[in-house]
Amino acid sequence: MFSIGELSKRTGVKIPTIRYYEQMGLIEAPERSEGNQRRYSKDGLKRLSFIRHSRELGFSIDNIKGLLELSQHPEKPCQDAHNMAARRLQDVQARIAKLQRLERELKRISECEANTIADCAVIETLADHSLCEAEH
Amino acid sequence: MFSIGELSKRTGVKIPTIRYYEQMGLIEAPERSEGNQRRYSKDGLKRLSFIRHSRELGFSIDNIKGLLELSQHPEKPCQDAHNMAARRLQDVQARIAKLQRLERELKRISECEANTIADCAVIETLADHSLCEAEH
DNA sequence: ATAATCTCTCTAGCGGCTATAGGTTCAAGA
DNA sequence: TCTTGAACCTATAGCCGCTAGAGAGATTAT
Repeated sequence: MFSIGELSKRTGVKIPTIRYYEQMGLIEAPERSEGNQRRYSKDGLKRLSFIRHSRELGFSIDNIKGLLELSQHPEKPCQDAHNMAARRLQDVQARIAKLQRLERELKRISECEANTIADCAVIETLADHSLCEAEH
Repeated sequence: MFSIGELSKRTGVKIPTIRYYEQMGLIEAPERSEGNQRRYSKDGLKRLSFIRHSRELGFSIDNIKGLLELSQHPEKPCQDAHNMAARRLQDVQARIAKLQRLERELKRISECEANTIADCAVIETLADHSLCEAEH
């Protein structure tokens, strides 16, 4: 049995965030001390770790609800979990591609060695999209 | 002189977003028609295009305020603009790196060919961070 | 007993929009 | 000129995933 502060330290999830997850229904309301403070068990710790790791991988709160649901039913098929991971992967790959286009663009305009705004490629490019080398 | 709808079409910025930018002080309040509707000039168009392009490159509203400020003073040195672009580039690169770590992780766990949750690498990995190959 | 530190609930704020409601204005056709 | 329908107006609330603050109560160590 540990306090919310303990749980926070052990999982790296901030206290208000834990309460927020409770509100969102990701973790169930834990037992309370006589003075109404939250008291968590090992199970609570496991569940929060699961959530934290899922968030790190970028799953949404809603996704995580589903994944937690699934994890409670070990006998069921795991197609759903695979689909979620696959969609997540696609999303991540799309974002990487987009950021790489930005990176190229930013690199290009950062090479400017002008001294005044009038000649500065940064400002000039921002003002005129047609100066970009590619779509982004 | 064109309406907000026209401006929206020409820049690809949605109407409520244009009004939002006005509220945020990114674009100045334009003239109005007799019936109180916004009427924009070519200047307004230029400015909004600048903003849109900057947003596409990921600059924050605050950054953009600064960049717009700079763009109004062609005679001034452009060190500030360079710094902003450089910081933005760093940020983008950091995000790419992070997403690439996620990508590797998601790929790895997506390779699971189990049929039930009990054996599923997706769920298992989420539940146990120590199964990850690297930090992320 | 007291002080220091947690913890409680409730509410509001962040960024960058987006959506909705309920009303007004504009432009084109009859 | 009148009518219709699209476009526009303001104001307010909601989205996500937290985070911060106020003001009060609980717990722990000395």
